[in-house]
Amino acid sequence: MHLDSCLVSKMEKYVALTRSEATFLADLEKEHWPIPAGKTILRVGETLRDLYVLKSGWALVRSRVSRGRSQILRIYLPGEIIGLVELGRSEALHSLQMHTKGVLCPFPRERMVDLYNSEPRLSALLTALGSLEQMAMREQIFSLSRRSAEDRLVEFLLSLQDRLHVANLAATSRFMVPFSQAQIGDVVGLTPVYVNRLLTKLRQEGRIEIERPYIRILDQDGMVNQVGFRSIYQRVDLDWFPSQAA
Amino acid sequence: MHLDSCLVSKMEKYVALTRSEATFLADLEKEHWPIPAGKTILRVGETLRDLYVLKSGWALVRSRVSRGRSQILRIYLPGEIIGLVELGRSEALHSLQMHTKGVLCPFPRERMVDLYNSEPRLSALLTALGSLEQMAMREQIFSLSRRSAEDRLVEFLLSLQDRLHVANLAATSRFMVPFSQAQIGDVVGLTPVYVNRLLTKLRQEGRIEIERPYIRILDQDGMVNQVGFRSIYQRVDLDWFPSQAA
DNA sequence: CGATTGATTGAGTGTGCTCAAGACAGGTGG
DNA sequence: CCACCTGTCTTGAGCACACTCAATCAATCG
Repeated sequence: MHLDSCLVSKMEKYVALTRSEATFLADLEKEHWPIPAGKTILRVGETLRDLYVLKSGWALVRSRVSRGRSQILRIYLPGEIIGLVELGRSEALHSLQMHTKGVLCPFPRERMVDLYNSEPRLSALLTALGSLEQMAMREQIFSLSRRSAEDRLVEFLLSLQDRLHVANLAATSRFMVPFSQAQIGDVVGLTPVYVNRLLTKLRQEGRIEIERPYIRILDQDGMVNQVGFRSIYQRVDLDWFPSQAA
Repeated sequence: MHLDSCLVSKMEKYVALTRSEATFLADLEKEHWPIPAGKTILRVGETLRDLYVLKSGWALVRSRVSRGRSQILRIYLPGEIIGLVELGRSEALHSLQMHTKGVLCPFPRERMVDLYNSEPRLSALLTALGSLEQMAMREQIFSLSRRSAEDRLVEFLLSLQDRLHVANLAATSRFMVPFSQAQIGDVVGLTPVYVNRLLTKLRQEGRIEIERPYIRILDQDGMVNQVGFRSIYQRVDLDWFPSQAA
């Protein structure tokens, strides 16, 4: 199966798709919509009419501002579906914007109806992937409330590296972190000043190497050990759902 | 439709169920399994073979301990399905325990296959409810990283009240909070001592009333305003999924 | 009854924040 | 080519919110 669909290739990493399933997914990427960096897709209170496949570029979900800063709640990478979380409510609680320039492939909510009606196994796969996200969010909640600032920063680097790895976007220990230090602070819940102090400290200790916008992790084992990092997105267990003949 | 099923009555609050859907859900509660308070259902690393309908009592998801305390990641109330988040992975990342005594109704994972195969609209409803949970978790992430301790505590009280309201478990402004102050700290990410100081402060300011295990909110408007609280679980928008004839 | 668990209060501390100033790079217009 | 932006990184000094440690009190239970 070799369709030009980042969604299909992402899903195929998790399970073998039937012909029908693959064409259904590939079909979602029919329409292409190039977006400039920084463009806001959805504001708080608005309705997200369509869903999107993020074909290229990075997208961000942000909270409203509080004490002068907003929180980055979710980083979307190429191959992911945007808008699933907004399915349950018509007014958005959080805003959505492109972080880099990229391409969105919009498809109407009604396609989800078709999905549930005709592709039960794909529906279950989406649910299972959603459950992985919830696990990741639980880890983030744990991290924010129980970890030191340094541990939070280390975990951010490790989990971003891990996600880029799964998405085939990181070669080895070096990967792209297209964020200013202030934005990193918006992810891990720290001030720009303190992010800088911690990054400087990690660099001086020889644990990371910074060549913007790239970061290389030099002390992988030590860092994994320090925060007890566990990869979440590496694979999904869908063994409880019997695979169907094509 | 009046079956003795807390799951059905919960779902009926969101959408009108067909006969087939209601019986499917009610069927999940066939088996009853009474559990004592404090009993651990699932340990980190173990596999959750069955899913459960929580028929009565409260259940908790906890993280591993860090710096002497663990984080409460999720509070399950009667009528909710336990184990959906664990569907995507065989080894649990977080532990699960009964907080009060209660009754679990176990059903095997394979019933989820039947659900997806024969009840597409119910599957979509579960997905939509899962999306509400993700919204709530995003709010919690925002809360933990950007709010003051007092605001976090206030938001915890408001959101618990709101959830109990939706579940018909809170009459008015007074509702049950069956947690020690240390456990409240485990939810909002504070130490027991500081939870005590804040609760005392709120009480002295005449904004809440404490009669363990109940709390009454006296300054509802002020508190809602203080943290910008927005109810998440009041309703679900499933208008994009056409209702089927029974 | 002690024993245990939870609430309460005091005193002192530290992690991460605030405020502020300066360095540096890239981009723009004159 | 320079002057002048603006955004980002960097570093210093001081501060405060929430934590730690500790002791006392109240309530429940075996």
